[in-house]
Amino acid sequence: MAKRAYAAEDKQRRRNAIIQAARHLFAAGDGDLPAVALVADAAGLAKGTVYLYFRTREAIFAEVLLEGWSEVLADLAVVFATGTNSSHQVAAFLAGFVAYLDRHSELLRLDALGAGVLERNLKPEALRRFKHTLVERLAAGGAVVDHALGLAPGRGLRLLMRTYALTRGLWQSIGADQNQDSILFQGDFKGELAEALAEYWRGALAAPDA
Amino acid sequence: MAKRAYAAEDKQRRRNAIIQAARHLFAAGDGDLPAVALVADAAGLAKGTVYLYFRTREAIFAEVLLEGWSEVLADLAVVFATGTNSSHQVAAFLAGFVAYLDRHSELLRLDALGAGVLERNLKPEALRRFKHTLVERLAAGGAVVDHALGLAPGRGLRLLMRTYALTRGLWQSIGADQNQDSILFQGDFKGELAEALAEYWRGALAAPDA
Amino acid sequence: MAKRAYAAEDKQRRRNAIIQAARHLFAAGDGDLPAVALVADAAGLAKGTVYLYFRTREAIFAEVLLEGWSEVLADLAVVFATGTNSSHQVAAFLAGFVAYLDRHSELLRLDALGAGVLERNLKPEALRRFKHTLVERLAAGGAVVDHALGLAPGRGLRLLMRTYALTRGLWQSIGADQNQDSILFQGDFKGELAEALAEYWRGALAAPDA
Amino acid sequence: MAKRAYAAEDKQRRRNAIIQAARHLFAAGDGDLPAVALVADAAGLAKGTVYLYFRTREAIFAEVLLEGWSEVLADLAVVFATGTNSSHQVAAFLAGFVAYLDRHSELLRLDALGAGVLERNLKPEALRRFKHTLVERLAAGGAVVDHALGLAPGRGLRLLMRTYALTRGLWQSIGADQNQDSILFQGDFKGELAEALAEYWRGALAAPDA
DNA sequence: CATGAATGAGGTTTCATTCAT
DNA sequence: TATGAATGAAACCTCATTCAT
Repeated sequence: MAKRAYAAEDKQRRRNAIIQAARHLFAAGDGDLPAVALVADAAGLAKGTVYLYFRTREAIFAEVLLEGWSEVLADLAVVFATGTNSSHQVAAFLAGFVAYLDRHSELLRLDALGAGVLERNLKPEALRRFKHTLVERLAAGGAVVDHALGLAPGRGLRLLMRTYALTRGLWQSIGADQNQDSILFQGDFKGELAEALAEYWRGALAAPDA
Repeated sequence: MAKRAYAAEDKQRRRNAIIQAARHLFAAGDGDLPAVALVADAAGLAKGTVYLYFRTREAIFAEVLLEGWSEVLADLAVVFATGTNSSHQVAAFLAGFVAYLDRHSELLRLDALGAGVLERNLKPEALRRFKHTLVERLAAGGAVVDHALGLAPGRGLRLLMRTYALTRGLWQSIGADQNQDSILFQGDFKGELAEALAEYWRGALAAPDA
Repeated sequence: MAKRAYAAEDKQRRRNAIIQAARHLFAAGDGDLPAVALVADAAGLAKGTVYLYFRTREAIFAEVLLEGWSEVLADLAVVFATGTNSSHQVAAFLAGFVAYLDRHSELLRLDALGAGVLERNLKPEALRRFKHTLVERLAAGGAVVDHALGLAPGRGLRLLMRTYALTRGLWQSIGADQNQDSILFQGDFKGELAEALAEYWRGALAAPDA
Repeated sequence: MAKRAYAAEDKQRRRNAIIQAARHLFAAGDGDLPAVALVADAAGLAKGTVYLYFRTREAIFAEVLLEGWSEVLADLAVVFATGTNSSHQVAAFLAGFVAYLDRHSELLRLDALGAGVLERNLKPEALRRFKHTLVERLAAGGAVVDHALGLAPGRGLRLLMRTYALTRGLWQSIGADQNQDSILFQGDFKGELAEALAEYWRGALAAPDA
């Protein structure tokens, strides 16, 4: 029996342990959401204990996603706080973004599942909370962008949302491919993504309504 | 017992009946892939018969998707064959694209499922065939674009692929939302999509490496 | 794989095989409803196959109950058709009734479960059907009684219903006891039941409103 | 944290609070035994505390039942101590009995559960104790009846036991029915019970061996 | 070709009970 | 005594797919 987490702080730690266990299992796995029993094992807990911290299996993985995307966005502030040349900042952000995802392809794999699985198995209210939190973090990042590039308020959020959309869409179209014999891309998801994002941001910042 | 389809033509007709039944059921349904028994019923066939025409349930819906996206792409040729002003052609294409999807949201709903479900339950070879066919059709459309806009060969395909990616990503992020109380978009998926695509194409066509 | 039951007659046979398997398992068991997997095994079928014949586990056992009580009631007609002396007929019926239940205590055990379990796990509509069928058979028996004893129509049904009620209530109160060290009855459920029923019928038939 | 109950009297009070909470929750509920967590909450205690007073959940509800039936029996003494006319006394007792149950249908609902659930989940020893206590109280009532009606010792106990049996059996057969569209009783459980009990007592008291 | 009966894997979640604090 | 965190058993039913008829 695992040590009991009475203090709020201990509970938070335990909650995190579950999330990390889930993330690692998913990263190592075959693409399905790992069974709760496995997550519990990996976290050194009993199955039932996991359900003290998360209402459903999907809730665990929603948290994994949230954490992943938040991590990406955290770099934003650093990048845009540095230097003053807009196009350099954007380029640096995109480079970092692409590199992060290249290192953490499990995030995109999980995100792709999310579209179909999380959305369908999360209780509506939990789904709402998840989306709300994600938008909130995007909005925070958007504000940084707004400020750095001198955009109208809310504009940065849209840029980031569309960056996110293009990324996940591209991954599902070509990145998820195990068999990199595609006539098109030969597995170079990273390069494709970089190019597509560069094009999008160029267009967005050149826009008359930008 | 349904009449037996001996002639190749009859078989094709029956195959189509199944696809249409599946499409309608999905459009009317709650977002899950309809059970094979339902599709069979709706097509006036027995469950086993469906499996004479499709190896798996997912194969049916892959076909539905293929048909949908092909339909969108078919407009391409018409639009780009008309008029000579590039930016007008692009605008017209995008307008048509967005309008089509607005009329056929089931296509995007199914596409979103596809990301998670089809990819996981289609036999690898069937998945390959599906993607290959889709790319083929995108490539055909891309060739039209290349020619109309005087782009380097293969460039149009990329534009279309990214258009597709941005579209599906955006749908998953904001379009699928039932609860349009989002602080962001208030349910205006159509407008969002139009704006995002316009930005992307502007950037792509302005690109030095375009 | 079990032979396939195409003909309606074969299906009925298979359905019966399931019911019998369930009955025997319950009779031999510890008092819980056997798992469907066990019933299926005992019937030489796969789990899923059982669900082609019954919508829920409880539906199987409702049928077992129905069959048991119907069997008891079937004797009625024979007994009341024989002889002309009312009190002898009644005595003979009660004796047969008690003897049957003594031989088939699993029926009372299952009935006692039924009160709590079936009623709670059967889908409402199935529950209604079950009760309706049971009353129907009681009513048929009641008509026989009415005729034999010259009672007002519907009176026999009431007598039988109360006989049933007294029987199940008595079983639950004293018959179910494994530990027959009761200060009261020392395990003589049979005798207790016989006496109680005799008292009830005597009172009912002596009633001014009989 | 609830105040600690050191004195025996305080403990008894707390024990009672739990029983009352359980009774009210059951009466208000949907027919299932309320979860221990709910009972604890309603009693203003933590889950674990409840287990200081009762070994199992079922033990709580066994106590609720005991209390209910004891209450009914308590009227006995009053009724049979009053007046001298036997048949009036019996009629008065039965009228009071039926009326009490009509006011407290939760008692019969719980009793019906008891048949299946309590008997199966109470530890054998607790079950024995429960039954023993119940019989004890019935016996006390029986003695009153014996004396008032001049019956042989132990006869009153039997009458009460069978009254109890007929009552619970009848409830399970017709009283529990939500859908009072039965062809038989149209929801008049009270009337049915009164009539059945009158018949039984008439027969029992008329019996040659009474 | 068409049918539909048979198969069987698959995994979540609840909640009574225990026991460390 | 009181608390509440941790445990883990338990079994249902669906439905995609197969294959005997």
